[in-house]
Amino acid sequence: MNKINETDEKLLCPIKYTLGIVGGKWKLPIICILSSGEPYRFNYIKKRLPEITNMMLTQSLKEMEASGMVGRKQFNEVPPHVEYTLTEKGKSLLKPLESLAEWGIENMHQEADNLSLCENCQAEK
Amino acid sequence: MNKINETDEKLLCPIKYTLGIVGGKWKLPIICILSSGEPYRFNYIKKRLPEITNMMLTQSLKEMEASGMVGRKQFNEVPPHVEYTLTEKGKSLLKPLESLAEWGIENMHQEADNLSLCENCQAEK
DNA sequence: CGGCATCCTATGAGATACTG
DNA sequence: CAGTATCTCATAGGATGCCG
Repeated sequence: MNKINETDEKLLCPIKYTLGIVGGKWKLPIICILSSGEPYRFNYIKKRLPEITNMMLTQSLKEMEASGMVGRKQFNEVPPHVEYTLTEKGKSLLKPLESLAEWGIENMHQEADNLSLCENCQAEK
Repeated sequence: MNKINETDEKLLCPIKYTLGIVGGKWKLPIICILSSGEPYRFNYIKKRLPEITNMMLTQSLKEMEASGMVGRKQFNEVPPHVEYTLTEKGKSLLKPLESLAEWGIENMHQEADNLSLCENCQAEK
């Protein structure tokens, strides 16, 4: 009944889907680590994210596996050995994420206090 | 000390900045409404988002005004009349958002149950 | 009409300890 | 090594009512 709604719903809805996939505190950090394309083990990822708990890492990886973003390969050895990689679907999100990052880089350095968000990285305009 | 961190931090950090700007439950919906380029009044936006409360709308608009995404124009009449628009900075985020939306459209219809996310829109591949 | 103050609640996330 | 099971807690978000 409200024609004017259609355009923005068609924009919003897929965005919500996408952010649902990578939402939460840890999924983007994990994707960024896996973005190299290499398969990494559970404890390696954990070392790269010193603040994450086993529980949050497990949960994030599991949800991303369920949504097809991350592949899990289990080696039946003792001790256990599991590797995680980005799937093709996961890799395909990197481009859109990069365009978000580009926008961020162009805008975040305009106000000085945003630099504080960025202790670890030296992203430059 | 950990060279391998640099690349993903440089990707992650601006993304976090960007999502900080449009994060939360209502900012993206508001941006999508304002994406038409037209200035809209408080109560018009509210009608387009039937579930939002005055408080959340006020707060979201205020934060987006503070971050330079939204412009506020107040007409000193009785009764009060206020118009909100996307600033240039706000408009410049639309392209990156569209690339996120594109990815969403390409992926959300592959699994049938994601359709339920999308009651209002008929986004098609 | 547009906005604010107060109070309240639900959910996401952390701490801790244990296991195949 | 790679998880899981509880418990607790903080914060984003919601309900309600008042105001210039």
